[in-house]
Amino acid sequence: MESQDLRKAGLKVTLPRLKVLEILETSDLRHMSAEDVYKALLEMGEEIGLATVYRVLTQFEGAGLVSRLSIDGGHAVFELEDGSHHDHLLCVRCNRIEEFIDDVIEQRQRAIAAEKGFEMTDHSLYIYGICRHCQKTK
Amino acid sequence: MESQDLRKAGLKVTLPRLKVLEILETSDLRHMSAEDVYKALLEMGEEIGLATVYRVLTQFEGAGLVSRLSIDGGHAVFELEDGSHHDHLLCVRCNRIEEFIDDVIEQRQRAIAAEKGFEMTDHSLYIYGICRHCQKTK
DNA sequence: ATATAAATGAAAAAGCTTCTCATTTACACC
DNA sequence: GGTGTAAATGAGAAGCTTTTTCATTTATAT
Ligand SMILES: [Mn+2]
Ligand SMILES: [Mn+2]
Ligand SMILES: [Zn+2]
Ligand SMILES: [Zn+2]
Repeated sequence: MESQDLRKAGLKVTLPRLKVLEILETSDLRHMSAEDVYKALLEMGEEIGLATVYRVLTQFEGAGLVSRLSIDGGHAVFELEDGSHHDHLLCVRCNRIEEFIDDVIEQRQRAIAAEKGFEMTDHSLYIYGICRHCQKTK
Repeated sequence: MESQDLRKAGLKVTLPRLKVLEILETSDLRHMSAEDVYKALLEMGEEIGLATVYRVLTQFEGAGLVSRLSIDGGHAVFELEDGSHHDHLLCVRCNRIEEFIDDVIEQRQRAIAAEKGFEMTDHSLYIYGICRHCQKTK
């Protein structure tokens, strides 16, 4: 019954929106590209256009329902917003994504912005590396 | 006489390479997109193709002569490499870029990678905000 | 000077994302 | 339950940055 979430966000309750939300909620993947969502919809038998998936994800972002990560090298991935900020570790071999929060870093960032006279609006932090799993694989 | 830098990097000494290097060294802008470099070359009277600018910048990156920042939202900017790692603050209004280093953050990043079993290869940190100048402008 | 591997320019292609516009749909109101 | 209207959708075109292709030019070793 997430129609309420959509109404609250000022969005009409439509099938594409409900289905995209459903995919995000039920997929094993916590971080999905628009293409991932699109393919999941097809597998589910829903013929929703890729342009609509992009539109809906962007609207969800605007409504605070999802957040967008802009990964190095072009494409974006989306994840359901749960209110808690966190940053990401990315495996350069297998693209695995792990999450972390570090209060020390968060605090230092605020201090740096203040030092430089910036009114901080956002930040993005990615740690790239080779994950445990891929280190074994050679 | 930076022909030596090119030879050392295993690159032939060509006019496009010398001129791109010259632009990077003499421009007021410390951070330049490929397009910025391309336009600066045109203003200088050098008709060097944009594809060549991209190629040369990418080779310079490989050779460690420049580093590439992948700014949120697509396009990259390049800066001459001076051996010292630093991160960036970006003004969302005027695109001004400021630099900083924070040893506490650097150290926390290494600790987080270790905790998660990642062999860290790189990281990218951008603080977005409104710079001092733009805060006045409203 | 000559040969050859590398570099260049111009245009096409790639890859992701947004836009256009004709058609369909949600929902407020009678 | 119908109706009207603004909003949403689908399909394809277009946009943007960056890379690739390939014919031609150039740097450098001999
Ligand atoms: Mn996440
Ligand atoms: Mn810099
Ligand atoms: Zn991995
Ligand atoms: Zn500014």
